[in-house]
Amino acid sequence: MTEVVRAPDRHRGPTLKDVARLAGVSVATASKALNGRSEVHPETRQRVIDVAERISFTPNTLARSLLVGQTGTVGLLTNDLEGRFSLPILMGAEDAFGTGKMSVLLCDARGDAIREQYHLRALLGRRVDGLIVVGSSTDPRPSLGQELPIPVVYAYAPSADPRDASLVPDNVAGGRQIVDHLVATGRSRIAHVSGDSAYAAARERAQGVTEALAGAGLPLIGGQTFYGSWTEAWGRSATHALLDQHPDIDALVCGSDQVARGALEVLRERGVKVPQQIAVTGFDNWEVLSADSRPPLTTVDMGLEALGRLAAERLFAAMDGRPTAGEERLPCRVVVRGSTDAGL
Amino acid sequence: MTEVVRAPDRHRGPTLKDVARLAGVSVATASKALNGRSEVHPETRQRVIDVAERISFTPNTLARSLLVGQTGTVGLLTNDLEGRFSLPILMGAEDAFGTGKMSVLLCDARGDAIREQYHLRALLGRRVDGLIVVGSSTDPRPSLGQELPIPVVYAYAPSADPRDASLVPDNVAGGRQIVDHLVATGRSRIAHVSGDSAYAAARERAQGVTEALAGAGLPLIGGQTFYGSWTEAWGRSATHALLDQHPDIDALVCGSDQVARGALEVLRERGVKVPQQIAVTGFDNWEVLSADSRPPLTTVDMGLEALGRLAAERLFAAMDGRPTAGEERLPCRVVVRGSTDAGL
DNA sequence: AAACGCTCCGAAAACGGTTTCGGCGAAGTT
DNA sequence: AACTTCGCCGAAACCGTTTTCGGAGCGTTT
Repeated sequence: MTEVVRAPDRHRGPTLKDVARLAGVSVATASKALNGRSEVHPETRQRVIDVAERISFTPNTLARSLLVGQTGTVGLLTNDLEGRFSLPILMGAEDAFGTGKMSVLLCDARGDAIREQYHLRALLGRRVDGLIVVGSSTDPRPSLGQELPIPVVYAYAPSADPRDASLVPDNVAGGRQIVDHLVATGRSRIAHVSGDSAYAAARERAQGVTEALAGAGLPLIGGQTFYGSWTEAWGRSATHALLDQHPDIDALVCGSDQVARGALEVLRERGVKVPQQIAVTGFDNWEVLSADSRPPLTTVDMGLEALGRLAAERLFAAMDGRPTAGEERLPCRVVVRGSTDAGL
Repeated sequence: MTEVVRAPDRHRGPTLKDVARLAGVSVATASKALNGRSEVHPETRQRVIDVAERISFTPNTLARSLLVGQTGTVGLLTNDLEGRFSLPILMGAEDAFGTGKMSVLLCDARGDAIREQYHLRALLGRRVDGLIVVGSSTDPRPSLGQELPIPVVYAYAPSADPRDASLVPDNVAGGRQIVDHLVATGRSRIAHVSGDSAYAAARERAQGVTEALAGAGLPLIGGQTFYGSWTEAWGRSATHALLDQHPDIDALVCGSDQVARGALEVLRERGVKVPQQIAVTGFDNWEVLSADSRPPLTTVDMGLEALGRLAAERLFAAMDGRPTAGEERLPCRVVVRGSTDAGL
């Protein structure tokens, strides 16, 4: 009559029952001994611990989760694993979680809503305690809905629904900060070459640039932001055109480090000294591009790891019954290098 | 007498019991209905399905896992989440898994053995069905040991223990391939500037370069591989030195795309035409560096996503009772761009 | 009318832990 | 000597699901 159900092949490791049997106690006592509860004689406890160690007993987290209703796992739903934005966020989150005893279940939806829905169900089925959704651009994305049984935090790409909690870098402030830096170091004839205007990030940064210039009473040389694509090639051609029409600029704000690299190359080619004649700035602080160029690029760091950590903290708070809502904008940081400061 | 144990606060979602009650059947029947088993009347089945849909029932995977002894989860233990090598591998693995119903539990040990051990225990406790360990360089790393209850596959960084299954890119062949390409396109005076010689990758690639040159009966100009660091700065200074001493080279094989970018910049500065006078090659096919340079870089792609996919497949095979062992070297692929072919 | 086969359903065991609560000695109290 | 107190331990419920196996109901055959 016993053993009606039996997984046929699978080798299972030692269980608490085995520990209990070998230590000559009940499973209840074994459990209490291993979990440091008080109602166990020290000697008995040691015996249990020794046995557990000896047979290398590893408690089955699943069983515990099933009972207590929490898994100690969070889902990380990303939309571009290859992108350079998800990664630091993921690291920051892993960091914040790792110190405790949370694990991260990673899913990549690749921008496909169907796949996203599929992964969502999988995560829900695995009873994750919370969810971080990270997008590939700062453009708002559809909400996962308000009906989910677990808290959700959106990182980098905010949710379109203001009832959700979203964390995004403050691109507008970033644009302002970089212009403030240039103005503070004596530049006054500033132009702005950015990337693809379809990206909210490009428009937001341009807005910041415009605001800061207006605040300083300075003109935007060229009269507009020159949008193009997030490539070195665009940076090169835009810089050529700009220099032809406005040879008197003394600073060039670029929408990304890639664009700035293109600009740097053309300026060098045309014999323009950076930063003496023209200062150049990037955006993103993508180190492989910005740290080792000639001269190294002054750029804006969006602090994505901090954003990831904060996302984890917001999630913790929500799981703890203290949810937040709305879009939270995190400050950027200007990283000053040689392209704006001859001393570096 | 009922409800002795009760999780106090946690809101639990609808369970199979709820579905069964609302559909007027037993849990056994409800389970069978939802899982498409045959011994259920079509009408009953539909009723159950409708109820499940209506109350948005999500089966608790944990309970199932506990019973059948498999979780449908694999652990991904990485050592540099920020590095550019882990990511494609992770994507490839996620890809291979995602099609089925596997989930990925991600841990970043950051090169710290303690943290690695800690994460390993967490993964074991969560009863992952298998483990992929991905390192940050192709240097061998210590084995996790043979005593683990689940199969392990090492990716990118091989295990030092030959009994383990390891998957690495074939750097030696990559070095050979790039030289073969140069020789085939008419180059004969070839020099090699690489990165940090402490990396196995640098030494292996150099070995391939040397072998291929010897095979073609050609000398390595300069008489040696010039090791330095994986930076543009090193690429620049090495190229200057090389041109001063050997102005007659017609090809420069670089150990990475970063080094190649530095070389490209110096060649342009010194008025040397690439590829007409000197061909330049990189390694890694890091697109942000190689695809948009002037000219675009011919480079070697290590096929890391394929490596990740294969790691997943090897893991599946092992979980299925067909383990592999030893170090498997995966082929690289030369990506031809303008820096070696004037037509591009 | 009895025997049989078939379809559909439900009781119950099982997975591996945690927690509650009652029991049992031994020591202390009166 | 009887009663209380206290420390330590174990039986059993419980989490949510799957699977087995017996049984009920019903139609068909001899």
